[in-house]
Amino acid sequence: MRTRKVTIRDIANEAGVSIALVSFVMNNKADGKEGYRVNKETAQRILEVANKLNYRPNNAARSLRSGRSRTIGVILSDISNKFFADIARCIEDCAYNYKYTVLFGSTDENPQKLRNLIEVFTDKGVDGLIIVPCEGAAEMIRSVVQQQQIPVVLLDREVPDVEVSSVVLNNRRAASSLTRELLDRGYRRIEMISYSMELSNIQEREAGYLAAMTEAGLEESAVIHHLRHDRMNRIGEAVREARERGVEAFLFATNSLAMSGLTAISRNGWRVPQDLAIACFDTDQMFDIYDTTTACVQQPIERFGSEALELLIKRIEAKDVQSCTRVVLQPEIVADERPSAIRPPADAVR
Amino acid sequence: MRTRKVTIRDIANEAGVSIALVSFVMNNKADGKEGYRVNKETAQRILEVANKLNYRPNNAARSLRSGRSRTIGVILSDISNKFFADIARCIEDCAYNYKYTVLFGSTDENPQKLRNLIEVFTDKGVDGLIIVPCEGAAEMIRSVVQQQQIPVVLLDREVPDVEVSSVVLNNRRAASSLTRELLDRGYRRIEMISYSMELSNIQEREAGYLAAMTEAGLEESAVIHHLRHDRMNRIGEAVREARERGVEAFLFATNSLAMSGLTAISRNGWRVPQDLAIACFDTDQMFDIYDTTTACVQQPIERFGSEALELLIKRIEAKDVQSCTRVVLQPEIVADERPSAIRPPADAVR
DNA sequence: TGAATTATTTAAAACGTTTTAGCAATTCGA
DNA sequence: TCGAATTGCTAAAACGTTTTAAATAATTCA
Repeated sequence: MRTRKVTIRDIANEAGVSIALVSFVMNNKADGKEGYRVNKETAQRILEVANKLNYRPNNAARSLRSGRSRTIGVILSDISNKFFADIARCIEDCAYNYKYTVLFGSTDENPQKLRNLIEVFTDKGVDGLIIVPCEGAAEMIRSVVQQQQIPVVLLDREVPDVEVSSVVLNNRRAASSLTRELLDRGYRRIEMISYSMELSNIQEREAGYLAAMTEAGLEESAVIHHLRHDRMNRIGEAVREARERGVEAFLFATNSLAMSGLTAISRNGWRVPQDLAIACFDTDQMFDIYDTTTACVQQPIERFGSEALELLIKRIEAKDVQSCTRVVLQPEIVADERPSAIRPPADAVR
Repeated sequence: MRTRKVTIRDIANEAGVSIALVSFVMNNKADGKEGYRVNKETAQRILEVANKLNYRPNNAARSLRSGRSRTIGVILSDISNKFFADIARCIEDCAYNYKYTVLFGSTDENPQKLRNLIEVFTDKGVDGLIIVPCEGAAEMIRSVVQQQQIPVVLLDREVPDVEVSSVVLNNRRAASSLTRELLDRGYRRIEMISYSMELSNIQEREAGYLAAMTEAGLEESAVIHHLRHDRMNRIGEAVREARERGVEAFLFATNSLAMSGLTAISRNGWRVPQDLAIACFDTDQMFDIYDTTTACVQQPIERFGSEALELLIKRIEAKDVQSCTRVVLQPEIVADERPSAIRPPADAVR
């Protein structure tokens, strides 16, 4: 026997007041700050009645009337990827503290999917969006920001020529530090394995690598392998070919490249770090177990999430249109030890 | 200059019809099946006008009036855990095809968080819930199902004495197959590393292990290590102690246990499979690279997601209260090869 | 004391849909 | 040819809030 939902009208009747008063009290607007005033005792009584009846406000009605949903949309590359999953988790937790709920979506680096997600989420009436832009996203982002006027924060990557806030790693510095770390250990023939993509983070990482190599006077031996970004990329061949040319160390532009690269290395019977050194972005429990990496960048994942969320909420709740903020997070280089021991294992039973 | 949102009233005016007609057409109810009839040409005209004005329905108004939100809630242990992230991803994709959007939440196996999430999601007006129940969830699930009358599908684990649909692995069979796989290879001293938890999946896995050992006449040498489920669990000690007693193989009850176990094994300088054999649940790219597992269970992750979602939607959209369905997925044992090669790498740039 | 303030409270109008009930006009069946 | 059925459409009532504008009650001021 499903009982009809309790509404503010029920509370108003029970407490002998008008629904407006109930609304004021429910929204903590009874303090007089916004021009509304409610008698202390009345407010108390209303709260008690609401509690007694176990009142739960109707969100649909609320957003219909107010135009705000207390929901934000988060568009990532792929929620099943560890890096993004960690960020998603962090955003989820932060949002909870601000009483916002979050919708997640994955683009698979496909601009068409991004377009869909933006549409679905704005149709759902999100108050703002956190977006990891894929290639070809610039135009859409511009349209959302300028025409639809929806607050947006970019994450992990940026797009040129759009006035929008963002939270990114100092990718250039991270890559050059990693390269220097390898150079400091005496490796000279260092090659980078990267994707052929124009994403800002990739571009910056390549630039950082080149800068460090140049600084060391090794620009002519710098090599960047640009792999296609799909599951057909021939990373195995790239690794083998480079090794046969006598490469001493690899710098992997992303974590997934490092994983596949390590697989390729292992299948060829080469050992790390005895035969080859590697440096990469993000840590993984795998690296921990076998002590394979020479150096890696530890990205401040929690800050990616919390900064982006706070930037967004500040923007949503600000009355005046404020200027954009660009948050650049500093990389932490972890070398010569078991990196992922720093991050405790997750809580889930798996 | 933000332009006011286009409503069905605008369309009605422009097309010279009533808003009701627009509504019928927009909901594809114009086919007469439900008693509504609209002239073909009129319908066409309405669609054209809607298109011209770039009409987007207002979800808040829609759910307020209809009581349905086309949103479902998915409550997992931890979205940043690979297994759940994969499932989340699959649910996201399936839901999109049904034009539903999904809210995700993580419990961290904490019943209080589960309670919060159920509250937040039902307040948001979800049409149904997919839940991975943690310990102590039974009472809450019962209340949601029976009192709030919200469609629920349980995932990965079940709870006793509640009439509710579920999608689970045949955990008992999976565990016994894994154990038999080890027995077939001649290992006798096989011990299981598990959590001290009353979750149905864990219980079943333990039962499967015991059954296989008993069947082989080895019940007296069967040992189950029950670790505390937190980051202070002393898996390193358990592994070392067992090894010193001459254990030949470990069966890990979960993937995270296998990862930590392998770390412990590696730190002690033992090699797999030369010194020790291991079998576990779920694969991981890590296992792939170093060829460490002797056997593992490949869970049909896509089916977990898709079956759960379809069950839920069927339930949501059925007018009549139908009986509960229990879907038991069959495990696939992967042995003697590189298991994760089966799953292609993800698409995200990482 | 009466006017001016200030403190409470309320009626009613949105917000944008869905859906019920029913009205005309047309077609049908005999 | 006349009632009955069918077709095409509409007016209006929800749905549960927020918020405006204004009414009423209590207090202060001079």
